[in-house]
Amino acid sequence: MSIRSKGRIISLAWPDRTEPRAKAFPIVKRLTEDRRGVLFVGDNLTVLDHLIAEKQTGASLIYLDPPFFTQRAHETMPRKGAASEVAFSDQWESLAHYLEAIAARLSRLRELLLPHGSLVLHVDTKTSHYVKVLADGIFGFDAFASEIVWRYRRWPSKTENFQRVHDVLLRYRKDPSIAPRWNQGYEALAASTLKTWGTRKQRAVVEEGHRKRSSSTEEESKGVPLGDVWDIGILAPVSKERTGYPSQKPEALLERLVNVLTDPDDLVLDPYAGSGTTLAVAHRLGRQFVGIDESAVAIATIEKRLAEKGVLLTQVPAGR
Amino acid sequence: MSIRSKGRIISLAWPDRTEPRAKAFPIVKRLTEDRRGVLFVGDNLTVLDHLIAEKQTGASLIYLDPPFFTQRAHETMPRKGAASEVAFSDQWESLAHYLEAIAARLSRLRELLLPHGSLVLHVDTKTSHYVKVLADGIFGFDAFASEIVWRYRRWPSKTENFQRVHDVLLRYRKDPSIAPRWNQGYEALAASTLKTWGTRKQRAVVEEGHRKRSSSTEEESKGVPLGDVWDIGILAPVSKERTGYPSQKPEALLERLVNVLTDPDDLVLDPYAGSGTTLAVAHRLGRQFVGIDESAVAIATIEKRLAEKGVLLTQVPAGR
DNA sequence: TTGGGTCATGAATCCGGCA
DNA sequence: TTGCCGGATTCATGACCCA
Repeated sequence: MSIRSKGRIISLAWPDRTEPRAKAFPIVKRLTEDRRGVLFVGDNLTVLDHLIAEKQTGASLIYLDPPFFTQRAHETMPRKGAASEVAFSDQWESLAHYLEAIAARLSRLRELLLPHGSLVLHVDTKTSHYVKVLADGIFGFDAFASEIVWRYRRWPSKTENFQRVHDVLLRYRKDPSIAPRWNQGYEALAASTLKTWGTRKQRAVVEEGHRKRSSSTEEESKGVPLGDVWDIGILAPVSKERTGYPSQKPEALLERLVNVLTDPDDLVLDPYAGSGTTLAVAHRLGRQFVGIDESAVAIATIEKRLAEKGVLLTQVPAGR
Repeated sequence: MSIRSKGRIISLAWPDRTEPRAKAFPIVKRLTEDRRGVLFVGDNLTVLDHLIAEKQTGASLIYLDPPFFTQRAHETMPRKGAASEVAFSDQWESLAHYLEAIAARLSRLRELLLPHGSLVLHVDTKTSHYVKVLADGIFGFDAFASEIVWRYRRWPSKTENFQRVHDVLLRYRKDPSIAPRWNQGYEALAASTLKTWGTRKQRAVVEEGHRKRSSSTEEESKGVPLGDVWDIGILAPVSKERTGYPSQKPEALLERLVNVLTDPDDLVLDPYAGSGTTLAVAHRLGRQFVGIDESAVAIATIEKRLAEKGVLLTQVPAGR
């Protein structure tokens, strides 16, 4: 199956499509003591071009949680009294400008991905469809691997609509013809299965070419292979994990991605590092990491978060 | 928020876009004895144009489960011995042709929707994104109401990917400025909530402008307002509900949609009636229904299914 | 309670057109 | 003729839900 069949290429189109320009900030680079973690301060477009030019080793996993096109400025939520400040702006002239910005990042990120690597793109349910069509154009329709649904629970609002309780993560592979990094994950068996079969593996019995019956075996089942709908709670407002940075994602979500899609010592890249969840999880699980963010609030949050784990970042000249 | 901001309209584009032509089958119309249910045999494009021309009363709910662009012919699965036959073909020259066909149906269906009505479009996770961009163009970005995730459980396959265990349903409203048909649905409270609070309703307590604590009230909770991720089992292979028609959807799925989005006596329209799940549920819940299908196998399946509920269809001249 | 029967899977294999 | 490529077919699969 190909979207190019019969030469009819389907793409998103809008008038006056332009290439976004990187902000002219200078890049600042910070490095952990063991040199296994890097944090860049600056426009990620500039930094990505810098990384490509420097021919840095590629990443096994790129996770990005870009702004969601909410047309709002997002503020921090400090624990006590302290004034909130703008963490990042998510205001755009138009959806077209937003898509142009995302597309520019994606095409750079693809270059930084190892052949066995995955890119996971966290998107909003209102815009995911536009982003997917765009990303299909950059990675190829066949490089699309999964639409992962992150289902969470939250305080319900009073609206005449089905409560929105999920986000979408799109996974792409750099090269679908190459075996991917893959450490199979499992989740608990369904209640109905447990009732009938217990935790033993079932075995299909085939007679005369037809499936006749199942029987349970001695072997303990590891559970059911991980699906593409993940039930993971959002961070409780009083959770110890909370940094006060808006749009913070739970570590459990990143943990799954890192465990399944990378091996120890692999490199994890997050170009919208935000509160630093990706970096913290990568470090905890023994992976190398590269984070990028242009927001001073984000950088301060990340440094504090990593420092609490005993990881100190020191400034080095960019280009090392 | 609008995709038209600053006059930059984003759309799907492909070369040589054409308007599909309806098949030249004659329409056959069948009517239930109480005249509250109608079944059309023929190309749904022809039938929809016919319905628009006849200025039939509009629908409160349109549900459609079109082919998924699997590029396969789907066959029936008869219970015992009997030979299987092709129920419907899902083979297309290209994704572009597929999208052209869907777009043509959607624009007609929109005309048949009452102002308070909803259209729910069942799509595949590989093509949903293209279809959503297309449908946004027909209904308007602001008419999009929900991306509903139908999560099911099935036999796992051995693949280095997250198992696909969900389908997507896109809900659009005819007119987002008008109050929709809405009968709030509920689901069971989460296990963690039950443990802490039991089944009593919680009430937020606000003091001095700050949220202080919650307290449980006397009132019994109806549960959590229905979200947009639905955990509904697929039909078991040995289920009594099974008709043998491929791609049959569980009645529980349609029940939710019909209960929430329509009132009794409202009209439910399904232009890809298939095994007749929508019609059967609409009838059982006291709604009027219009079904359309071009497959003789589908029509036979529907007539048998309805007959088992004591609903007989008799042929009448089209146009009544 | 126990066991049957399957899957709009996904991988492996086959096959036919083309160079 | 033969080898390659891609589409189409078939084959192994094991947890799920209902009777």
